[in-house]
Amino acid sequence: MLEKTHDSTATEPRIYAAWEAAGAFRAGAAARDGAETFTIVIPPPNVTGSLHIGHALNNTLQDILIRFERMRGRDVLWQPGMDHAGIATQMVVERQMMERQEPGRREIGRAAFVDKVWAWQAESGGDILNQLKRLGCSCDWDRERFTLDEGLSKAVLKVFVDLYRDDLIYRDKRLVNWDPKLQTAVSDLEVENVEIPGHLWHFKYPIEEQEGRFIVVATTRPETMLGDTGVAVHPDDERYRDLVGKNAILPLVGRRMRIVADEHADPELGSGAVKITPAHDFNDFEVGKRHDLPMVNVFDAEANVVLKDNEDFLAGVPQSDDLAATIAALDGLDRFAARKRVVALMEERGLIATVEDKPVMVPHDEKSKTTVIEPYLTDQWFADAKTLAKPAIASVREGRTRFVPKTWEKTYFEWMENIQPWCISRQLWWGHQIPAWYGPDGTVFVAHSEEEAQADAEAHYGRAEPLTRDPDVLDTWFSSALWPFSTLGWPEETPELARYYPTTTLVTAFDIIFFWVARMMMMGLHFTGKEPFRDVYLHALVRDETGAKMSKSKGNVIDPLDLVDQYGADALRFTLASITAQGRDIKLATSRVEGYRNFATKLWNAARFAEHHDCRVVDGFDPAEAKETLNRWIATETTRAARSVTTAIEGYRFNEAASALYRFVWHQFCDWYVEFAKPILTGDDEGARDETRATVAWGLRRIVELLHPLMPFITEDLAAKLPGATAADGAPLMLSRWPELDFEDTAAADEINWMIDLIAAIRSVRADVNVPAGARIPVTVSGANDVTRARLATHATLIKRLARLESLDLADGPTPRSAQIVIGEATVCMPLSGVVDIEAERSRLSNELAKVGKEIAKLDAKLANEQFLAKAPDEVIAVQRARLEEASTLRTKTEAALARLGSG
RNA sequence: GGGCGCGUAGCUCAGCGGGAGAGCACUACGUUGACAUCGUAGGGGUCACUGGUUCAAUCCCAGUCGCGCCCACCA
Repeated sequence: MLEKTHDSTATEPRIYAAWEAAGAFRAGAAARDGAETFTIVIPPPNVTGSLHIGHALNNTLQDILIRFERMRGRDVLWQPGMDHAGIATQMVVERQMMERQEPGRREIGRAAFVDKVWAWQAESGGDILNQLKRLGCSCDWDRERFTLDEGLSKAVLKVFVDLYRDDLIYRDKRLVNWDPKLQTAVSDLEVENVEIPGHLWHFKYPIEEQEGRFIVVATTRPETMLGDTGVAVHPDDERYRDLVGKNAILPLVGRRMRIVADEHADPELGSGAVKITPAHDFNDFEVGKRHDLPMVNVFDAEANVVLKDNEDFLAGVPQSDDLAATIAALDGLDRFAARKRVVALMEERGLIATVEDKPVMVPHDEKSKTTVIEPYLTDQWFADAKTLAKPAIASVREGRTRFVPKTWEKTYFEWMENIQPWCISRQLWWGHQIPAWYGPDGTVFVAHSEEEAQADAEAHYGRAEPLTRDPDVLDTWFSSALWPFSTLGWPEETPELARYYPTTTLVTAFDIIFFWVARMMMMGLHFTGKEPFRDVYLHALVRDETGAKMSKSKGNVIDPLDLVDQYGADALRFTLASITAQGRDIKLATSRVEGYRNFATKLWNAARFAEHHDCRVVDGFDPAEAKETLNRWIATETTRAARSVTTAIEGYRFNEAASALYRFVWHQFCDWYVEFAKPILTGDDEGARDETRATVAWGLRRIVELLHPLMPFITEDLAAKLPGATAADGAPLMLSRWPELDFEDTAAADEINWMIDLIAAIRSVRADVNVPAGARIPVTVSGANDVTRARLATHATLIKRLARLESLDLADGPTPRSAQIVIGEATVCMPLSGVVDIEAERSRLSNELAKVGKEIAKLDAKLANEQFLAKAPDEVIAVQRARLEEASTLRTKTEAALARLGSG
């Protein structure tokens, strides 16, 4: 017995547990012999993460593909796992330690801290995987991996050492984006530029040996002047031609700085002269290298000014009172305090030409949002992304990996073709520690282990020397880049790697193309020689109803788990699938989730209907052998729906799959088929009744199969509860076969679809002319041809029932004083006496006439156009002609009907 | 500055060369023992604007306006 209502809260966990117990998630479950593989690696969520709506979308789409292909008999693997998320996790644990007023990480030391993080993870990490289960995700959980687990660490180690030995990883002193709070390098990609109000100060720098002459430079960051080592002007700039090669004197400091000619200086901007601070500005770094200017770093790791014992700063600067005063005033100040002081000092000396208010773009850490990132000169490890990118570009260019939608390929190329060296080291403790050891003289030994490094050192030095390991860890994305093959066991040549790699499809949001997709392409190709995936399906980002980014501070976050609680995972999943076609932002309205919850209810009730009427699944029943037109029709429509759903999912058009299912289940199966079936199921034609029972059950079974990838829970539940043979074998629906249907009876389809049009037309006119809903009215049909007469004869009972008719009789001609509906060649008449509002009918017919008149005028004009006749395809012309003919008939008959009504 | 996306019914969005669609919201009416989480019917749109291509443009092209995103730059 089906319960009165579907209780998703109680049902979903029960069903999920049953799937797990049945081993239904395991790789290869339900695979046909010799089946092709279908592999997806999950975008590993952060251990610190909790399920947000973006995860819900991302994983729902993956699960739809996985369930679909599993049912199609492919050898399916959905590889799950998590990312150790270096910075995020370290921050979470540090914050917790602070809240508990425990000693900080530097106090307890690296080993103890890393232990603490592992402990935190064991206790609080990884909730998100359980949340994915609530969504219904059918990952092979037995294969769960973690970017920091033993196997993956081994992969990371090998990749680092191999790339180093191939000169694709190197150590270099370069400017990087530095987070002075976390004291680590951060990725270019993690820097978010925020526009805030600021100032542009124009400073006057004196020219050496030219009393009273200045060169004016401008800056938004005055404190960096302490590190100035040159001034640049454009080579073609007449104003400064004589100064090129001369020196300027850095105020406050006294450093002599060369004035160089460099294209970087834009004569149009400001004075046309630029101060050059190679150690604190990315452009200046390049200019400095071109002209061999000294690099003077004036900050420590926390971005406090360091002048006093700063050899670079003091090098070549003559001792002076001025310098001493500057050091006294600025040394040790943080960068923002130093900014104010520098401005004040310059002002005192009358060296500020002008100050303008100006909005400036300030780089912020994308994660903490608050910390201002500082370009900072440090030693870091870099990967030669330019070299690695080349084959990755070619793979997409030549179609071996395909982006869906294709438009994202452009973004990918754009970035890959201008790729910068990838800074892969981070000054953190949580992550893969870099396998590099330094000898006493600083020689680097990169090796798979300390023992190996020792041996290399001994070979190098001729004796054993103490080594110290590089304290840095790798960028989290370094290990993520290996995910498609490291999770399958690489570098071991495991059977899984051989079978499931390369993977089939990657499903991810477009904002992660640079971080992840591009890097997986690079690493996958370099280490396996194969593209890590055939397709990359990129979906949009989810926004709230008004299109705003969801954020905790705005309070507009929609928690997917709340939606699951309220409407069920099925409803949420169906909603997410149905909105995937939207552009780059998806706006989620909860009213839609509610609508699809109602859809689930609708399906549930259809099943209850079937149960009430004893519609049992009959083994071996084939609707192709059905006798009833009605049953042949619904079987045909089922075939058509199955085809639409199949091609839609194959083409990643999830919304089309959803709408095809919605339309079919609600507006064909429930609205019409069930209504048509009612009289048969309660009638006394036993043959028809049995056939219809079987067809109803057959149809429902196909529906739960087709709907399963989108709504796995309710369909699984119903599959078990639908009475009949199939339910008895105990196999879960999720491991059953996807419907491959080919039965189509066009004549049956046309016949029933004609009847639907007829009933809809009668209902519509009834309402228009104000026939009370409950009134049963007599109706006559005149002018019917043989086909129509036959159809009327066959379906009279149904038509009468669904159109609320008292009688349906053939007549020689239209009944006078009646409402008249033109259906093709026939006219349907409803008597006016008593039931029909004659004025309403008159205006209805007049409106109809006006409408059809317009239509005819349009078609006439079109068909009179010789160009159209000459150039349009015959097919199109034929359609227009048929349409004109139809419209003309309608006009004639409507005119006649209006005439028959007489004048008011 | 470069690139991308979006402007279609009150709202959220499909469609994308040959008759303007869905869901929600709205209006009216509820009769049918699967379903009021429902049923039936209905109103509502110069498909942002301007040009062009075409026999034909919501759809293709160019431009304009508006909204949003990404990248770069801003000394």
